[in-house]
Amino acid sequence: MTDNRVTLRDVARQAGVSHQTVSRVINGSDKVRPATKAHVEAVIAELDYRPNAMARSMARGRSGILACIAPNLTDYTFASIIEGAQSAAREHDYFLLSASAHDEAQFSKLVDQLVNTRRTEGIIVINPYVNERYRHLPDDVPVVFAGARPREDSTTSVALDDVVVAREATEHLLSLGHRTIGMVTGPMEEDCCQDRHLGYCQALQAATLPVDDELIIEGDWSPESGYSGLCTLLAKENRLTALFMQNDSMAVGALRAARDLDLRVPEDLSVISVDDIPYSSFFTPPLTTFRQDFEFIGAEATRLLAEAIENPTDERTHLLISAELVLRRSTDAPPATV
Amino acid sequence: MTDNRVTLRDVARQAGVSHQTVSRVINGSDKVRPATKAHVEAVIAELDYRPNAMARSMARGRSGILACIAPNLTDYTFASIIEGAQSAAREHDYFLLSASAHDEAQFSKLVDQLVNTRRTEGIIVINPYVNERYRHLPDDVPVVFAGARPREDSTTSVALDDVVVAREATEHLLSLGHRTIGMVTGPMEEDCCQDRHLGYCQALQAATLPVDDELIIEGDWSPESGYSGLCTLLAKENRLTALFMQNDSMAVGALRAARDLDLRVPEDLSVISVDDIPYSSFFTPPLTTFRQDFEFIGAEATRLLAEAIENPTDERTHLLISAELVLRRSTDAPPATV
DNA sequence: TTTCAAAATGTGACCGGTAACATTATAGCG
DNA sequence: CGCTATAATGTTACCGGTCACATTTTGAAA
Repeated sequence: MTDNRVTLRDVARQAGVSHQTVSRVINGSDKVRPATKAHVEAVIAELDYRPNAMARSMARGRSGILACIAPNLTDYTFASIIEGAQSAAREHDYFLLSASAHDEAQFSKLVDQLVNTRRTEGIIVINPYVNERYRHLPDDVPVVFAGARPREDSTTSVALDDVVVAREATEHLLSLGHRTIGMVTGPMEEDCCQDRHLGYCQALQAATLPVDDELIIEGDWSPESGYSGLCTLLAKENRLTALFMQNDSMAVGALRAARDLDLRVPEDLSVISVDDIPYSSFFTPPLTTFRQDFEFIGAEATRLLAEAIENPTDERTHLLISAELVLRRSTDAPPATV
Repeated sequence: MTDNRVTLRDVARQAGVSHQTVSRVINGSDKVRPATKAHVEAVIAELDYRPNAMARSMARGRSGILACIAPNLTDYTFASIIEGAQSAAREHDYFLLSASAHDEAQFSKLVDQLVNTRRTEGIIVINPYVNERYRHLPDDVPVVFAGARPREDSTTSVALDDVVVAREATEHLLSLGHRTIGMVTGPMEEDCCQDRHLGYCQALQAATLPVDDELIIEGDWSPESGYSGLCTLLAKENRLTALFMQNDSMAVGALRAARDLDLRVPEDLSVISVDDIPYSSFFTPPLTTFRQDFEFIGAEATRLLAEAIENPTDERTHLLISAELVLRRSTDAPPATV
């Protein structure tokens, strides 16, 4: 508890050199004579000296801290992105502060604190279009969107290639022989939902099938909305044999609805979705889904952020990540008679 | 991007007072004449001045940063604790750095960086007894365990009251009429598993039933271990009518095993567990379980940590949190004939 | 009024590093 | 062997706050 921390000047004194020489050594610097360097390093080891990050930040004017803001930290998809971002940050010699903001006001306050007070050097934003968050982005610090592409190319981003994934999911159902394929989307204010919508339409059109708006329901990512989504669809269209759910969570709700309605999955109804959340192989039936590599998305976001910090430019990169089909039990050919 | 940040001395100059007076004002200080204070505040607002946290940290010798270390950030139980800890930290004027360490070496390196370099003021440790982490705890900074009680009273902690919860779970099964109740534990190196084991035994003994070691299997928290746990149990004891799983994850595995073995839950076999993870009401059948308030645990951990920082003492608090039974569909009376 | 303690404000140093520049040591060369 | 270019090291100021103490106001009692 006694704060007898060794400082750079203590090392200098003990080594009989100037503090600047020690500074050079700890920064793996340019021109220090090998002998001096070795000597200083020995003293550093002897005194167990660690440079003080705060002082260094102060002097350099760089905090060495990145931040990641999500609506919450508990959602598996967010948490995985943060996990990836966080470990990548350490590899890039940063620390990552992760914080959750429930609403627009909290978000804006958080950004202000992070940027103006804590002097965070860059920010990763998950879900930037939820409750108008994007309006409160800082303009004096680099920002990267993780898991969402920006409107208008204004922000660097790393996201799933939603169009392609949705197309592939729909094609998978088509290839099994389905012709009446419903979809439950996430909140359409989020661009990824629009992209997945687009991919779904593209696949249908490529198969010269009409896009029927009656077969498309807007959900909110929750299992409950998946449940009610399927109920609504079936009330409108009883020839439905397959369902593309825009995420696993809603798919889980649809699975439950199907069971409650005495529909067997996959015999009567096929269900496919996107994410591959932890228990997706433990639902009944195990879910066929496209696995997103969230940690990779997070790690790439950090990488792009670090690049933007050390080499500011007007260029904005947009990385699209692909997803891998995980075939389980929730999809099959449509029933023979329909 | 232009770093024309306003400093405390800029404010002082503009307000025609000394820098120290501004410092007093921003610290909501003791003795500043109301008129002066108002004037300085006006200038602060006018210039949009924000104190620089790094400089403040430097001068005060306090970083204003807490850290939380978990095996990973994606596990729901860990993530929820972190969520609670993080928002509580902000309320206490700290920021929380959350970091994951997969193994002992990473953990020890992380602690060293956090404490010696970043000057983190306190650390919350989740799962301190996994791969010997507790051996690498810092001794010059307060530590709080979240979700685990310490051995030997040496560390402040906030954790579920495992003994009581396990007893109540077992009692619930007993009250439904079950007499042959199996248990799958988590890794027995973790104290909470031993405590849940104890609670289970207490309940049986209170009902004057013998504790049969054949009915107890050690798992590793994973659904797979729950699956194999149930299989092993049934191979040994076919009169089994109920199962206490030490967490939901393993319970989910057991549910799957039961289905594969053509056992109906709850008609043939009742299953109860602990946690209430996000989709526990969406498994088949919906899981009866004890809900842990993880965010509360995290928030309390932060509170205790903040207290320990501002008022160092040799006293160690140990908070025990209770869990709430969530009755769903996986438990019922045992089959009539057995 | 004068006097003096208390309240309000100002001054200079300091936290522990880094940046920029000054100085000294080393070595290559005529 | 002296001279200079360059490498190595040292000096001083500074980052933006806070701390401890000095100084100036203020106002209530004498």
